[in-house]
Amino acid sequence: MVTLKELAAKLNVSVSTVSKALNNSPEISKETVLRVKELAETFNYKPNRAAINLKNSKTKTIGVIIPNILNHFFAKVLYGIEQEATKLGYNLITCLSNESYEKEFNSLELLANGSVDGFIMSIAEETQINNFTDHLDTILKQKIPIVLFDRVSEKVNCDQVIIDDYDAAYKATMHLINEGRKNILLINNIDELSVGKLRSKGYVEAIENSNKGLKTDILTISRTEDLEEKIKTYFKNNMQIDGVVSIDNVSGIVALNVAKDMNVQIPKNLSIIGFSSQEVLHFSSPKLSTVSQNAEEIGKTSVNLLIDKLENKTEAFVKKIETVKFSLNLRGTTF
Amino acid sequence: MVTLKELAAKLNVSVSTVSKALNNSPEISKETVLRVKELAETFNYKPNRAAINLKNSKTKTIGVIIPNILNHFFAKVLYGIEQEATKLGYNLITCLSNESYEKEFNSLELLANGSVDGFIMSIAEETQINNFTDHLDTILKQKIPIVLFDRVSEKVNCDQVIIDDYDAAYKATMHLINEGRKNILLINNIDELSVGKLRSKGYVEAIENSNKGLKTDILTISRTEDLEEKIKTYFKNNMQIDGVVSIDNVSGIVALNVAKDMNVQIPKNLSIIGFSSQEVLHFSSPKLSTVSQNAEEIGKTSVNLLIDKLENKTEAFVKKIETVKFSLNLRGTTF
DNA sequence: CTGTTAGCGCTTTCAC
DNA sequence: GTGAAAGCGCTAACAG
Repeated sequence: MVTLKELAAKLNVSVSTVSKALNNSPEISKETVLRVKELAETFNYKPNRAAINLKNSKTKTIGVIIPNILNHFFAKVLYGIEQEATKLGYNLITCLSNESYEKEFNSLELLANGSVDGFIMSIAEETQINNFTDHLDTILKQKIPIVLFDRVSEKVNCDQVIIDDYDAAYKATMHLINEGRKNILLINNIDELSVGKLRSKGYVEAIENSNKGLKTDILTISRTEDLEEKIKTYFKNNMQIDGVVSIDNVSGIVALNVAKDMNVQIPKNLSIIGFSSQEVLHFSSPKLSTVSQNAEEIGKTSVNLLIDKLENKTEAFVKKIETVKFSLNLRGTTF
Repeated sequence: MVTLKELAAKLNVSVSTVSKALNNSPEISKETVLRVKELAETFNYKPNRAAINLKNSKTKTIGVIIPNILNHFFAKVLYGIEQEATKLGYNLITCLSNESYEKEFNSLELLANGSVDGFIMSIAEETQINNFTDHLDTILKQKIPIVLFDRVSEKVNCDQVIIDDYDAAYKATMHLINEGRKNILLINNIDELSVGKLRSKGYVEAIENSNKGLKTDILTISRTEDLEEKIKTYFKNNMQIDGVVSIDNVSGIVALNVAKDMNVQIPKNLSIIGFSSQEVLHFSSPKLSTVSQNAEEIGKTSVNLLIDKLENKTEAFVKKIETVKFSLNLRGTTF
């Protein structure tokens, strides 16, 4: 890599002249600027990033910590983050916590030494179950901003971007009730997560508020259990079920396939609403009705929130914490 | 952030003493080492990354460029890359080219200034269609190593990690032939990509080599067309089809669902083999037979290849280019 | 055993 | 208009 020093030597000028010329300083004569730029071009000069970072004590880099990249929702949020960050001239250092507290902890530690200017993250399952937040506070104390999305924690005093999970599940359930469904099952595959609890609550309160004498019916499935098997068995033992609200990414599609294999007519005899993203929809037929999670928007909003904190640092301590809540739409083709 | 200087001041020793103590230099007395480390601990000292990068002219960071993170195959490769990189003490800067040559070009330019030590990437669709490789050569000329995976180019002189696509499609097709299928359709959704061409070739040659008078039958679908619609129409007009080889990530599952909706018995009257990853399998019932793409292994191997180049730099120019080819297994539950 | 010095590549004040 | 010098935080050769 060519350095300023080398360019300066070749041009018989000082390093500072070269630097100023490249930065269009008015101090330097038009002529010199031209000569310098020309040479820089031919030698394909690029300012050394590490030097600039050191000088500016900032990196224009965002640390992103994702619990599970194989989950389509997170992949899509990352997609949104990347779009917006690139647009605004930021790079991403991506870490995958793989739902482990230890990995999440290590990633934060590792990057909080001048590798990144701030973090965007969703909390690992293990972290959320144990309600650990000290590691986040440690980072915030170092004046490194964090934006939390989806899986958040009220204990942590930072910006948060979430969807209105309670509302989404409430509306989805109401939709089924208004269709005339009498036995609506909730399939809950993510009971330990904050979002899971909120969605459950939405379902329960919709059932209760409906005043039609409906009863809640919840099938909780843990990560280690066989989703398909569990659903199949439950359906067999509860043939009266005529509506399903699935609050995670995949169980809705599984339920749909299981029901079809049992020759249940969809949507005539069974109506299913899931939280899957649009992209997996061509894996089901008829198409599953879904609640859109606005994943891409969540990513973009997170970036904007973070960069705002970063670049208006003077206000950073004055500015209040924001919580952006997306409301959701029911989308679907078959209902 | 605390610096060495600050620690030194508090301890009334020189900066270099602190530095050496922290790095366990034998030059420093046990006593001093202890004092220094203790203070470093209480002030939560972390060496400034930018300074170290500048000093060492390396970053312990790998640039990863992925064409499309929403494609499950790439997500899984990234997963593998991240696992291995973390294990070996490297960070990832992730860029998404979004199948665009321009974005790919920019990402390379941007990071090739001391932001990363090397690249792991899969070529964007646009880049591959136009067979652009100059931008890669530019990077390699700067002695920054690149490892290409999956979508590779023979024109570029660097390490490559691929699966044996030809072989996989050949074997999958042969499998159907040996089952006694007479009218085997190839669904090709990725005709422009190197992997698509190789897989097509495998299919064609398997049909020809079978010596059973079979004919090739290829349904090419472009990105812009409606996959489901196209497949449905084709099936309707070609009811004799009794076997399908789907060479991309999703069309196998779509074909399976379409066939089921047409009341075709699977696998009795129609046998389908896809290249989907295991994870999407619970979206189909009966389970699609798939060719395993070893995505995670591809990621891990890429990291190892790159770090090998990076850390044995003396040999880098001697060491020959490696092409790692994974062979594939047919997996599935219904055959 | 500890300290001084130089330098990684760059920007920026201050002199000339 | 241009250059010298200092400094970002760190390491390492050399001196004491």
